[in-house]
Amino acid sequence: MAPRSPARTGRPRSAAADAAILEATRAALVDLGWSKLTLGDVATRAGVAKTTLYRRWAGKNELVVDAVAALFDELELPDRGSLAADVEYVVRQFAALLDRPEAKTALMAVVAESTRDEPLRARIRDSIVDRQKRLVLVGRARAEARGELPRAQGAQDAARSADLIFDVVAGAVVHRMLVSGQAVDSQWVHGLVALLAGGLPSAVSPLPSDA
Amino acid sequence: MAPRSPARTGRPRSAAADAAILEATRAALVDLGWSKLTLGDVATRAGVAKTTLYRRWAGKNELVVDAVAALFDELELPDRGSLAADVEYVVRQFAALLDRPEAKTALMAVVAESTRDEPLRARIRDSIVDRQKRLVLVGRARAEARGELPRAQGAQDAARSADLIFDVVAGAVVHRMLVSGQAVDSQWVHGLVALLAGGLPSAVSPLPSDA
DNA sequence: TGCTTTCGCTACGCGTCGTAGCGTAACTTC
DNA sequence: GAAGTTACGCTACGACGCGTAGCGAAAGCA
Repeated sequence: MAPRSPARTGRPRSAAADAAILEATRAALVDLGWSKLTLGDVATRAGVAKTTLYRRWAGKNELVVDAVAALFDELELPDRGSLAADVEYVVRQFAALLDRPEAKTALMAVVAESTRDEPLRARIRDSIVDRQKRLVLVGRARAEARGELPRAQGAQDAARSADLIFDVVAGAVVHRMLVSGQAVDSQWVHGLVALLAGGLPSAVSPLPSDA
Repeated sequence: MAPRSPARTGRPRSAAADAAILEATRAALVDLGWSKLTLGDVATRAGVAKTTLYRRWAGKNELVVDAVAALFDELELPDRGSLAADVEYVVRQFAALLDRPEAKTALMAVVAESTRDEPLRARIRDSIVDRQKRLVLVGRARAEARGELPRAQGAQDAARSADLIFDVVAGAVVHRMLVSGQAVDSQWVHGLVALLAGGLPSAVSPLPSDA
């Protein structure tokens, strides 16, 4: 690969500045939220000149995507023993991430912007969405190995069903927290797991396990 | 009630101006998108003074919510004969709504803003979210009457499961279209309906009805 | 005929944007 | 070590949208 073929001489860009800018962006998101965040303020917080910031990012959208994408590095899916437990784990993990004020205010905003900016959409997909979708693939492979789910017939069907599951699970969590504005508590998570396991009838009448 | 007790004399506000402003807002959303929309431009398009606009709406957020909320007036749920058909109908209807450029760019943006603005969240809930949720209640009541779903035991459980279903269905559609950026086509809708009917196993291995 | 409120218009201070220009710092190559 | 190249900090700038104030005129009530 040739990721850095142009410009191999001269003073290199400061990696410390990159880290400081992204950290300052997250801090500014917490303090000000998306709409009141200004690049001048971020530059001041990071201790760099505003021009330095503009040399590396085209604008607010790209900067915030990169700043928030780092939060998704910690996503993982250890084997919890069953499909239901795996689903519950990943849902709680995603909910905890969305509970952070910097993620809450930024994610929806950049997605909204991406509806009119195809390169931005691609950036979000590469650095955020695909990283989440990987967890679905891992969980589904495990469930197949356990015999909890039938093996997909063909790579195309496998990809389609994975996309569907991803949109349903991630979409439900996002909608619950940001649109309905309610907490992802145990009761809700168990209801969602029941729905995924057995469909609507299972969700409407949950097992009478808890009083 | 006393909705208009203050100010009952003097020149009344022009209802035509209200309609023109909201229509101009939707047109501006189509042309410019959320981020580049300016109130001055909306005022010019509507043929009113900028000050008139500010006398009626506190800012961009509130104006856009009202402008987009009107799109949700046409939502309805005729009896399609079965739970699956009702779900498919409402999903397609919501997807068609989200396909409009003015809705696409505005809905996510105002939801993002609402994470740091509680009154705005309440306005969104009253004028948009609750209007969607009503369809879920209608569809569930019909399914119960048909015997497709067990009757909810207690009003609290009924409300909880309705909220869950709403977040799953609406969240899935929104996530599919705006985050994954893919179309809500027949294949996807049928997969979602299968998942809601029978859970993940049904979604992974769809009925071999189509070649 | 007054009284009250809204309307269109103009003008303003404020803050952010994104860029240009400069001198300096850091690193590579010869 | 010297020359060349690129990044950096700093300052300054025009452009633009924001949200408000003040005015005279218009439209409806008493």
